[in-house]
Amino acid sequence: MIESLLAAKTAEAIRLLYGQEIPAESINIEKTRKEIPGDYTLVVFPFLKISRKSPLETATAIGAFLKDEIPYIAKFEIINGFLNIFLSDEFWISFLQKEATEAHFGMTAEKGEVPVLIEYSSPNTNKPLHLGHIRNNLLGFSLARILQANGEKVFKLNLVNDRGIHICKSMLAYERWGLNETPETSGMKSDHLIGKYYVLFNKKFKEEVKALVHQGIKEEDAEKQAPMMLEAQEILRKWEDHDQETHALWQKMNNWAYEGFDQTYARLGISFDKIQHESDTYLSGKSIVMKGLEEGHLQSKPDGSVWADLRDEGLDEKLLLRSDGTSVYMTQDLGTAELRFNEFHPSRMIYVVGNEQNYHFDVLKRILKKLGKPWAENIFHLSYGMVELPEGKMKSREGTVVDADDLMDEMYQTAEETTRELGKVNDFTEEEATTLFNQIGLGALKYFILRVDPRKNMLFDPKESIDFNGNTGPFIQYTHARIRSLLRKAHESNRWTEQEMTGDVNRELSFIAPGAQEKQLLKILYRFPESVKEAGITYSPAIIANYVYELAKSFNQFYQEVPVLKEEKPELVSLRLLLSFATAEVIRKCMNLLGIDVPERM
RNA sequence: GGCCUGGUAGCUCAGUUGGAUAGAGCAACAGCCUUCUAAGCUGUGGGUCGAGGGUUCGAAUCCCCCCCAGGUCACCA
Repeated sequence: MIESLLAAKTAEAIRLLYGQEIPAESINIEKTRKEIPGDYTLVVFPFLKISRKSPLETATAIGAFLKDEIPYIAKFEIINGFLNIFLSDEFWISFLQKEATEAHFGMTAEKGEVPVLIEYSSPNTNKPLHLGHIRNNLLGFSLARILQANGEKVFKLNLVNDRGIHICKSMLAYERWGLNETPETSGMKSDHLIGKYYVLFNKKFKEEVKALVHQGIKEEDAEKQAPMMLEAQEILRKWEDHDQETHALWQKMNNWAYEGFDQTYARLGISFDKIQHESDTYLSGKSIVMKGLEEGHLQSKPDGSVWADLRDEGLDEKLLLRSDGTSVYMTQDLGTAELRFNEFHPSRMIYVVGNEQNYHFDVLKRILKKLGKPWAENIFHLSYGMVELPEGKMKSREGTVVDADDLMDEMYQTAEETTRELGKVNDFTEEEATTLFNQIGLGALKYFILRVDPRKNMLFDPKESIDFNGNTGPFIQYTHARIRSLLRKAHESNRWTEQEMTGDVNRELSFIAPGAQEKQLLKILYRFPESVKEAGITYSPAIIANYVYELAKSFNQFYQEVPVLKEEKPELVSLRLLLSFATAEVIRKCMNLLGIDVPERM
């Protein structure tokens, strides 16, 4: 990286010129602002106290030193206290030829055997996936790819919440009103069938509560006393007692849910390395809690309940075992965390979970530390914001959710309409067209969600969100398709070889000064590896999304203003083809990190 | 009420290890297709970066205080 070289040499300059040691890491080399000529900028104000000279004198001295020491520097200019450094054309040409067109440019090969665990998705089996899950799934999947690109060995986990009172509610409604309906007889997607009964439960339950309230019972109490709630709790007890009939129904309905989820995952294009079920892990936390109690890290109360006391850390007490000895959510997570640690010995465990659970994960870490687990430090909660609709929050009970499958259908339809209107698929086969509509529809959806900083809440307006112009997925896909088309044309006219078409590019360039447009693109391409790194450090696919938009936009400007195949000088044609190729490759890689396909034509 | 996030153009979002005149897209308006894909490009208008104070050569960015919005503080998950 040229920045670190510049920083190191600047430190050296200050040592030799002014006799003061400054760590190179503390020196900030910035990219020169777009409107100002130059490639990199050193702000000299911080050094004035050391140099005891004017900004101009200080910048001149440092600039001269750098230019002598670093052959890549062509010249420098000083504006106020800003030392603007110009890299030579040779530097940029060499970068394009040697690095940017390399197959592994920006990608780090897997470095070790110690995995990073990423848990994401983690659906409940009582209802189909909705928009909130989509954000979760896309973030988790993209993050996995980003960490892989940073050389990490990644293990993707999905912990399915397949037990508990909420599942019993669907089961109860199905038993009572289901008439043995199946996905086949109903013609419904299997997870939607389950969702139907969950909604039905809530509807009937509400009626019961209303009736009780009418009799003069307080709403809070009515909710606890309602016969349906009591019955659902009874089903849960039977389930925990391994009642055969209950388990059979539970199994049957859960399988429907899985079947539906698998279809949705496949369509979304995401996957997991391992699926864990809460029904298998939910008991595992109990033993650590008991051990913690014996060792005096946890406390029991007279009624037999067990608590972690976090009051000295500014938090409250946290229940870990109920008075009847059963475990709560936190207990399960303690157990699951230890199971995972023992199985994988990961360097980090990342949980992709919504920000409404910030407190939960804060407490989880603190309790694990209290229990003497040193690896608690390696737990990271990737806390993402909620997706809001124009009307406000989504509520699954009130049917105000945006269903994942419906949304993908809509995206597909809009993609198809728009694409047909533009006449883009006139010479496509039906199969090719279908693939393209999927790519565009999903590309728009995924990009729309991933370009926003994960931790922020975001607004999803169904009408405005399905846009294919401007800062959108299809815009970037289109840029890629444009370049590929250019390369195909170049191939037809024998200016891009068969071998190069396969991505194996190793072309010697004669030194030609890149123009302003070319240089602008080269500078953005040069930043690709650092963007990947930064996205990995901050766990933020949004960094990649915003980077690739900037790249695509810059390419379109270049494409508009500079001829490639119509250029007369063969050396320039060669340079521009190489630049276009490198851009397409980086676009493809970025989109791949986001889990988005790029078409060859559109 | 305590704790945690966030507040940037009409709308959706970038930019926050302190740097030069705060950027994109959408929406509005005006241009550019006999020339490599117009899902594109160019231009115009639009901002007290929630308010106020402080730190310094320099603050959207750091500190303090206040306002607003969301989340959370269950023997729910």
